[in-house]
Amino acid sequence: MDQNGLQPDINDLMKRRIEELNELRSNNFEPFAYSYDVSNYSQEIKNDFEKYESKDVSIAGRIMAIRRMGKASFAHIQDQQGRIQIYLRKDEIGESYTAFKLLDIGDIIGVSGFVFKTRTGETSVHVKSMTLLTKSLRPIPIAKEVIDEEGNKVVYDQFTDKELRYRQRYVDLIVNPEVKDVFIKRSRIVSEMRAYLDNAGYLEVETPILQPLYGGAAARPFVTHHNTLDLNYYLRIADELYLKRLIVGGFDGVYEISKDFRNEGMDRTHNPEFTMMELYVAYKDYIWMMELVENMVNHLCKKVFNKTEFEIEGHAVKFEGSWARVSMVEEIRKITGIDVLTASRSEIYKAAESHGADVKGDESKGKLIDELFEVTVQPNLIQPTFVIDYPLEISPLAKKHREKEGMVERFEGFVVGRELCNAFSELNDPVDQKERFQGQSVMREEGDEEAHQIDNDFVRSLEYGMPPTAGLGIGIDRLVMLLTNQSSIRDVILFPQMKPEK
RNA sequence: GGGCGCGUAGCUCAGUGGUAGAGCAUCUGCCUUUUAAGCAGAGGGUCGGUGGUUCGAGACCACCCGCGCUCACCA
Repeated sequence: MDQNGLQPDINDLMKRRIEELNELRSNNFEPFAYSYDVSNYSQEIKNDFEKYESKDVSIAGRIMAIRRMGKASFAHIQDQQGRIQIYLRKDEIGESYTAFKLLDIGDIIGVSGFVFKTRTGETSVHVKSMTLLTKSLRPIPIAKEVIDEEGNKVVYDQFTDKELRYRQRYVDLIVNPEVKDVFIKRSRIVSEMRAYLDNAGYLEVETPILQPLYGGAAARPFVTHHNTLDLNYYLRIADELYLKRLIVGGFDGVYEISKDFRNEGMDRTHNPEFTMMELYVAYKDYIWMMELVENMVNHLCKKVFNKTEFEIEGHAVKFEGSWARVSMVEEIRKITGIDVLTASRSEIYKAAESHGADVKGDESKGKLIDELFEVTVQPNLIQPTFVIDYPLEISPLAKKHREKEGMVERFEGFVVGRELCNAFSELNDPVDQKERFQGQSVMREEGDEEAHQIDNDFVRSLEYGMPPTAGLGIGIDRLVMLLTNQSSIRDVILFPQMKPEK
């Protein structure tokens, strides 16, 4: 803070605004008002001009453009819904016009007046009274918008600096309206998902974020510390093991929409904290779960977007009806000619390497199959597709396949080559689960930091008996990326993780 | 961590070794239906930092810092 009580990066533009603020105060215009009665939003007036024409309205918002013409002025103010033009005349609003001269782009005002159209046909509010609500001391990046002859919106000098946009998302939201749209969509996707699951009778629950053991996924955790207990805790990497305990406890359907935390790299598709929906339903298997995914995603598309066909990375993608269901083993065989069930580990390694997978050679056979799949099959999965049945080694929480040796009953959903969800028939045999954990334990000792920890309490819960259960995980951020056609996870997270400033 | 790129006014950007620039924003004056309003004028810079090459560096070189994209790891 400097002597003016502001952040130290004050400049001449801000000094000028402080002078204006003082001048407003000395003329009895309070620059930080307490409330304002709003009767309408900008878009409802513009969308329904006939209804509002000549009627009085009160609107409030941020000044985004000013055109002063001596004793009259036009301005655009932006509220939650968009922008609308206002018209002010000195002979009608008197002293307020003097105050208006001291206002800047970025200030927040409330106006009341009647609705009219200008000569050039723009719906506007003819102001009869104006109230300053908040004086803005820091200039916002000015972008000018204009509608060209073909009706397209053209933006000049758009605020584009990605770092500043993410760090100061509040500014991004003010000046880039399409950003706001994405987050409104995100919010609606989550609430419609919740509505769908609630309507199906599943119970939304909350499980611990701070966990003494972490589990449910292969990932490295964040570590934190409890002072009184003097113990390290982990931030959860998944909800799975706690939610399945609840199935043991007698809830037949539970879900949680939660933040998970993984201590790994950050890039276009990874943020250290991210939002996951996990669902577990008793007495069901993974085949049943595929239908749920189809129906739920279809529901979201219709409710939030009012359509089921999306343009994603240049592909027309349809979220309708049954998705294709393909066998992982079969798809790999089609492309590489290799039957991973009968092939040796070294054959799969060679194939993975020759198809461009970055394998070191110390991977398990299951991991190599997964690698081979990722480089050969996954990129071709454009339309929504379920890939079915995975190697047992890479799925320590999934139930052994009822027919296929060495495989588990698991599927992942893919769209335009990206993974959308992961699900399985849950492993409920406590002896098998214990053995799988022990296998993971060996991998940990061999240096695999992402191998699962043994969770004896979870095994104990299975010993009491967990009904057959289908489980599902959907990465909410990635789902939103898909449906809003955003290529970076940072564009669907309001405050993406950034290095600290300076 | 590797590769590529970027860093110049509040914002968006020019500036390829010779006086630091433009548009918008800001300020002054004029302007009562304008709309990237207009007209006339003005102010605003540690050219990311440090060192080097050079008579002379915003530019060239080295190193550092910050950021973006991308590859690897991962969901």
